Amino acid sequence: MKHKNQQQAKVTQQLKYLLKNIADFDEKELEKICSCFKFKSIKKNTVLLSEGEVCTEFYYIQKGCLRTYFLTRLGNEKTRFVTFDCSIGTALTSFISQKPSFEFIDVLEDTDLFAINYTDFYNLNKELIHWKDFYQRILEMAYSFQNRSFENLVTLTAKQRFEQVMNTNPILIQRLSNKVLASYLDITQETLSRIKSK
Amino acid sequence: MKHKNQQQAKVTQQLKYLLKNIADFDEKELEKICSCFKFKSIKKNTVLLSEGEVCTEFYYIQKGCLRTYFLTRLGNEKTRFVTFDCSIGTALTSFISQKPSFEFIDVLEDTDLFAINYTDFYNLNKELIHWKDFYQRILEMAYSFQNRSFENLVTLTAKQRFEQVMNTNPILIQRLSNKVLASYLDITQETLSRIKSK
DNA sequence: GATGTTTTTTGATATAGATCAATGAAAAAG
DNA sequence: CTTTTTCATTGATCTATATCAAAAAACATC
Repeated sequence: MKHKNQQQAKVTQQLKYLLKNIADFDEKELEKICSCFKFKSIKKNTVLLSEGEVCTEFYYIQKGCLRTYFLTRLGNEKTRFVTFDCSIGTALTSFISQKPSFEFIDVLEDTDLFAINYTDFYNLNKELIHWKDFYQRILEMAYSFQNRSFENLVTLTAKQRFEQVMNTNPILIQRLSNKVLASYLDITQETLSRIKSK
Repeated sequence: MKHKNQQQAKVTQQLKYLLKNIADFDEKELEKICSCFKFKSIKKNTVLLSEGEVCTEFYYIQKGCLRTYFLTRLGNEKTRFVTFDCSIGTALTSFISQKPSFEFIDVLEDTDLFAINYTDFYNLNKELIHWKDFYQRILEMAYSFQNRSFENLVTLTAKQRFEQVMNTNPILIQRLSNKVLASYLDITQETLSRIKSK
């Protein structure tokens, strides 16, 4: 147990570091915020959120990998967002609205993460002005990222999208299965396989 | 001139109404905010923002129509967002980052609008907690809208996307040219014409 | 209100990437 | 370790939508 506590303390330091990088928190605020985050260790292939459920948690991933995706009518997965070590994520649309999600969240590698629930998140938003700044920054980044993804999807060919990820975010190619990478690039596995083999 | 002032006063009322609907402003705050918005009357087909320019304004459209779009490598327009009467808009990615925009903004009908510049917007964000709430709400809505658009694009056929707009936002079909509507649906004019004729 | 410009319609053809199918490789389960 | 399931590769074919082209309609301009 002592070992585990030490480990969590270290992770809390990393979380504080991330928070401080995004907004101007003081130590007291950081303590308060960290006390809202609960540690969870989750096995590979666990589904954290299914379609139709309300997303009530916001995650800081200490180590591992988490993705959001949705299904088409034909049952094809479309991966929207992948988060690795020392980063944050959730199914934002459902988290914002507290309505049933059309997106899934699953865990692609054994993952250690910290979760804050919606109520605590919302209370921090009422109580701490710096949390408002933090959340504002998160929303701005999420919007801009999505805007860029959309542009890439409609302006680039499958091959160009692959090369774009290769150049800007090669970790996706290294750590994701072809199946997941293909769904992130909005192409089939077969097409990805053909692109890679050239 | 008196006539014009009366008109502007009326529009200010509408702007206040919109603001109050989004965040919990008091009358004093509304006055302060409205004093930052400058009235502009803009002729159809004016380009408000070109690719490469930094977007420094955020708009409330009183009457008329404004859209954001970008160009593909081949010079095809891709419309991302259309705003009509009594609503707000800007090229959000560039406005957020204050970096050169890849999106254009143009005016599709003779338009009366109110503009607030980035500096004033940012100062309000520092000074008024309710403005933070307002901006947070805007970002949440913009993210969720974009998320939904993306889902529609990758899960629906051209025809289904047309029908979806027909059912949820028919004003787009009524007020936009086929050319613009096609670029909003991410199809060619020819394809839209064929869809409509069935 | 005639003339040039831009949009819309319709048809013929092309193509990127999907789907289907079959085989081999890897990972998970027992 | 062996079996089963899932994933990756390769080839053949298909399809939704783009592109090209040319006429008709609508709009803007002199």
